[in-house]
Amino acid sequence: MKNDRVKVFKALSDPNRVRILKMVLVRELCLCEVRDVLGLSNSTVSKHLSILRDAGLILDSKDGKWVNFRVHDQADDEVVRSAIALVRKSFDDDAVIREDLKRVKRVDRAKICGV
Amino acid sequence: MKNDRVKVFKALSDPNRVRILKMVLVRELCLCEVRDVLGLSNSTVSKHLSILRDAGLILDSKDGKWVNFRVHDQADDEVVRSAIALVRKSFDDDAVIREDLKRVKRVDRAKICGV
DNA sequence: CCTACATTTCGACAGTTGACGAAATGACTG
DNA sequence: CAGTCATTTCGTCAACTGTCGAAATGTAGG
Repeated sequence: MKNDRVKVFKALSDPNRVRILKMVLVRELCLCEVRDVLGLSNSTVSKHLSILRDAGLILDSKDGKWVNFRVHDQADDEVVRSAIALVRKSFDDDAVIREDLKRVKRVDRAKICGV
Repeated sequence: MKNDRVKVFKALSDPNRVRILKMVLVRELCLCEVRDVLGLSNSTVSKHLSILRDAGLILDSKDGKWVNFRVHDQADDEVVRSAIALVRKSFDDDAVIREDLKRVKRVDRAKICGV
């Protein structure tokens, strides 16, 4: 069995990446906003985002100097769609996730980027 | 977010463990039978089984000198149940998985154990 | 084209993982 | 209780992972 077949599980096997996926399930976010909520370095967040993108779980699109990341809602892959559905309905009982989602609602890229 | 919350994804992030889960979805198996199909060492298979057990995906029960491993169908945890459902309906298009499942049907512990 | 700023890539480093064989454990059987 | 055989645990090793800061890339606006 190819390693690629479990890419989605690999992507979700890090707590910070599940946090990111939960966040982009609320709304589109740029790297800065994710970095602000997670409290990790730029490069680390960028890496996590690229792993999630590679697994097919999120999409990105450029908007000027920003890159917006959003959940890949219409994925072809059955495993990807089921995994997103699974994450969507789970983890809301987690204190860290709840705090993240609260902060996502308040966070404003104009204020927190460039810090 | 606690690392434990992603234990299920970690467990499924290795192809050999997905193979094992697919196999025990067919029927209860002992370590020998799994080892025979996967072609890995005893200790490696034992480790994989314990990771799957730790994640709540499989159960084991002693039967004489054998330990039987089976899927944990009535798990309390929502993530575990969804993940099992996901794996159950996926990966059947994979050549390695198909070969594994064929071998599981034929394998006989009386013949292959103690080799 | 120079500057500012968002993002990605690079190089380094500690910690984790998957693999093995060997030794230990546990359970039936003579 | 000694031997056999299924399984687990232990020690080791190479490969992979998550993290960082620094350097590189890309884009908008003066």
